[in-house]
Amino acid sequence: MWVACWNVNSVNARLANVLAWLNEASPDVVCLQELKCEDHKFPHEEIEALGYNCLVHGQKSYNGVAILSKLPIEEVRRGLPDGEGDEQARYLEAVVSRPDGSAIRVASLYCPNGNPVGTEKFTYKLAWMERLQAHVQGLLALEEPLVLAGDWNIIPREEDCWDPAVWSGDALFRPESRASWRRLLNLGLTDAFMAMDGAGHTYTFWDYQAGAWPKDHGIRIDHLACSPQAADRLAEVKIWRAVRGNEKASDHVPVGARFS
DNA sequence: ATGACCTAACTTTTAGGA
Repeated sequence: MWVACWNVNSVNARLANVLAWLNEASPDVVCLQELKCEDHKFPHEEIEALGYNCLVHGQKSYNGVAILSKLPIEEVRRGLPDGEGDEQARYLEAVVSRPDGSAIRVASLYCPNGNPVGTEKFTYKLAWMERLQAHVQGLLALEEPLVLAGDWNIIPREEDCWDPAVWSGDALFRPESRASWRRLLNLGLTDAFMAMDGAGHTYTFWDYQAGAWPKDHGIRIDHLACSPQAADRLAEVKIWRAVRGNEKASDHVPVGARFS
């Protein structure tokens, strides 16, 4: 089964692209980020018509995450458990059940950007990663297949961007951000791309500006983090790079992992 | 050449993205 994630940069502005990719790739489970709409404005009918159950955690204008699944969805969690007072829709978790009776827990997450560094935005990013870390510790104790998929807004390595010098002061590449990603992995999670490929200069995002796409000036910030029980079943990873060249493309492309 | 974009919103400019 395929589990994928994609920051669509407005699900309604991107609807034609989303439907086309779902038809082409036909993933079993998809975690979407940056819906940029409230729940009632999510294009439920169009996506359900392709055979997906839609679980939506949106908000007006910004953020918003969803889980699309061809499999039955249960055990839903909206937001991080300590999210009292946090209005930003950045986390959605559910368990999907496979026909063979096995289950996989999936989280769709949209880590804060954090720019500019030195402001409360960067503080919020690091605090959000700490909150996620605390929650994931509890999830790992369940010892079940778990995939945390989404836009992490973190460039893990120098070779995950086209020019480290350009990104050195950016919230996506700051040592504090990269350390928070490493701390999370050190709990026992596996970056699916690193386990199955790991090649440098393999990107998932290209800015709309400055001809970043034609020049291949990208960054790798969309990741699937797998628990040991999920990592043991990793069979393949894929980045749908060509999607970036389509009309009205999102600045991110879909990333997915196949599990046996 | 150090340029160049896109989206939502009570829009005619701003905030946010990365």
